[in-house]
Amino acid sequence: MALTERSGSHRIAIKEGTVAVTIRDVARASGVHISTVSRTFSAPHLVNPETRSRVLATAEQLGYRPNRAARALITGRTHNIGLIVADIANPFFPPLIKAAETHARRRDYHVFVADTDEDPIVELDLVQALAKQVDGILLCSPRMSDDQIEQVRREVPLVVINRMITGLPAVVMDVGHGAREAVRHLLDLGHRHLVYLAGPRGSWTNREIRRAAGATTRAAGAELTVLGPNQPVEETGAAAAEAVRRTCATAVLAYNDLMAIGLLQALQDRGVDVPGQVSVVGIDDIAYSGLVRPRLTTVANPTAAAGRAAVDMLLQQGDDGATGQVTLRTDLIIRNSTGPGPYAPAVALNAEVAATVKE
Amino acid sequence: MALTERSGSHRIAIKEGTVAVTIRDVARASGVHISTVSRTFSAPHLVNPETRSRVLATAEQLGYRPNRAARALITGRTHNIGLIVADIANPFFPPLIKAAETHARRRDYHVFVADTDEDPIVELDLVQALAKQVDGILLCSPRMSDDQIEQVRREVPLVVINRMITGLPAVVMDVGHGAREAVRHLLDLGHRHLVYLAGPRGSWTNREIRRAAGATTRAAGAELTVLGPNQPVEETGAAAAEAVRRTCATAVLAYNDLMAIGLLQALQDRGVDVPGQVSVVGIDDIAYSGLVRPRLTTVANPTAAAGRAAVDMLLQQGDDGATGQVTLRTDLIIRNSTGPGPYAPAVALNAEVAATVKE
DNA sequence: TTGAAAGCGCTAACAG
DNA sequence: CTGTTAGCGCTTTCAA
Repeated sequence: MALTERSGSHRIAIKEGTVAVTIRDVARASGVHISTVSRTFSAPHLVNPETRSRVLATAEQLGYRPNRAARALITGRTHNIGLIVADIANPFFPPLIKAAETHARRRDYHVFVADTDEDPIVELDLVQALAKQVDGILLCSPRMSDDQIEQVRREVPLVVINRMITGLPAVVMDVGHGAREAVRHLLDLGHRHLVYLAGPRGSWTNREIRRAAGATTRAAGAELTVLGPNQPVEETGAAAAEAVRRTCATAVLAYNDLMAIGLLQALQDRGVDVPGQVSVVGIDDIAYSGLVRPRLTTVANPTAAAGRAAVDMLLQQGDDGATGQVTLRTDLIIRNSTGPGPYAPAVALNAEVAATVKE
Repeated sequence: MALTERSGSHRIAIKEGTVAVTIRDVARASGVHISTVSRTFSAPHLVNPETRSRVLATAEQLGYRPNRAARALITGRTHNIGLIVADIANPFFPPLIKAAETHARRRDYHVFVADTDEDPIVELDLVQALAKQVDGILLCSPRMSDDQIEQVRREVPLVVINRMITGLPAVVMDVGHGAREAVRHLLDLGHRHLVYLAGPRGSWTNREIRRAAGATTRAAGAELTVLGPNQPVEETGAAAAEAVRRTCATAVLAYNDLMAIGLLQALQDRGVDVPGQVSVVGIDDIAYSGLVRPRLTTVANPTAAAGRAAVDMLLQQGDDGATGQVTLRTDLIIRNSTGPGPYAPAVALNAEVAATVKE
């Protein structure tokens, strides 16, 4: 580590060819005490306007930026947050990550992003490793047990996304509503026997969808066959094509778009017309969904809004102790993978459906 | 901020109900001086094995974790890195982010991820804001000018991905090679008039592809029409369908998969058979590419490997001053969006091509 | 092998 | 409004 003599004090070239300019340099250059410089940045109203602008000018000129880590050491606020997701590459997450990061930055927070690879042990470890470096953590679709989450929340403020745990601040999407809408759409089209292509076992979302779909079908006197549980990936959707055909159902609601797309294409590959013979509905409205043919009818989950809401909740937690639970609306987006079923009420409805199709 | 009396010293409950256990607590509990605790974690070989295990035990029991920010203040190493991308939601980036994060964590580094939304001003600001908090920054497909990059590299170690700047450590993918392979594949199939559907103006990658495609077609005495520049999104690909048809070309190489997919489906929507009448090749091999029908023939870019390589380069930069430039191999993946052209050498080749098709 | 002391860059009382 | 002082949690000389 190279030492550089300068202005009578020694300073460390922290990284190859990189010199850090500190509050002391600014103080010296502008002829004030370091605390005045400090105030200029963290409590400007306590500083004489003239002094302030002079300090600001020299700071600007020297390229000074307050060291957040040093500041954090004394204030206890790092102005960082952690965002932990199961799989960054899963198309469901990037929009959420993007929205959360942008929103956080607008509020002057930086975001650590980490990927657990669906492993609860990694997840726990990550939360603890990040705890000291952040003001709070956003836990997306956690795989940890409720107990573990309860435990770590004592080490660091938490907001959970996509899971309900009593007493814990959470942001969830109203997938129950979405599932009901989807099922109703299929029933309206004249389908009387549906399949729910289920998601992974421990998923809160999966339970919600299943319950809503079950209740709605039952209320209409129609039939619902549940196929699963399944890993929520394209392959299992494709692999389910055979089983779906065997049920003789004419419409399928899938746990997520990835599975719906897998199914969609496996059906087409074996000569089944979608939506002519079988209608398919997904959930999430990931970017892929509008790209496949036929375009996928799906339930749009407001992932970006969820990211922003979670950031807001986390940052407010400090102010008051309020720990609400937010439920965001979901919406059915009708595209081209759903069509009339065997009991379709003929013309009138078809026209209406055609009119609401979103291109 | 609540104050809690404990063990004769006052400690701050930094966050609602959260107490931080410090090196001092461990020292007191295990009856040694704080510097011994410090050594136990940062220079274990300097500590008596017995003392060490005693300290470790109490630390474990108290749930002590060293505060990285405090450590950074004195060592100058934060053990954090920054990862700046143009758009997290662009399907090209998530695999890279995931790989970089995982790789960095394995080496005990945490990763700040930030999204510039394609804005060079935001990008510059972000680099400077992050500079003090990280040991280095990974700049993916930067939109800043070379001069700006040269300037900020003096504030923080940098590794650039997807751009070559002399004297700056960089990781790039050999898209020239990929483009050559793709064009040769099309020529072999009997196409004599190709289109290059170009990317954005300032892109280094775009220039490389264009040059390689141009040279290869010329050498074969075939024709290449360049359409562009274009924004690298699905919509512009779709919008180009008309122009592509007007050229009477029978094969298209697109700047990226998003554009290729847009084109593919716009062609099909207007009754043009792919690959029957027009062959389409993309670049990147994003996850979507295997999902569309026909599956997209494309050039696979090793984004995950690029992320890992960049992390390695960044972390090595500290050790020696080595600032290499790494070029990663790209590979042509033949799927179903390419087929025989008007000058196809009939049977023999078709059989061979059929055999190499990747399902 | 351990302790004492200084100090990283900064903020936060408290005087003046 | 500004300077003085103490100290956040930790590492790192220097002595013992």
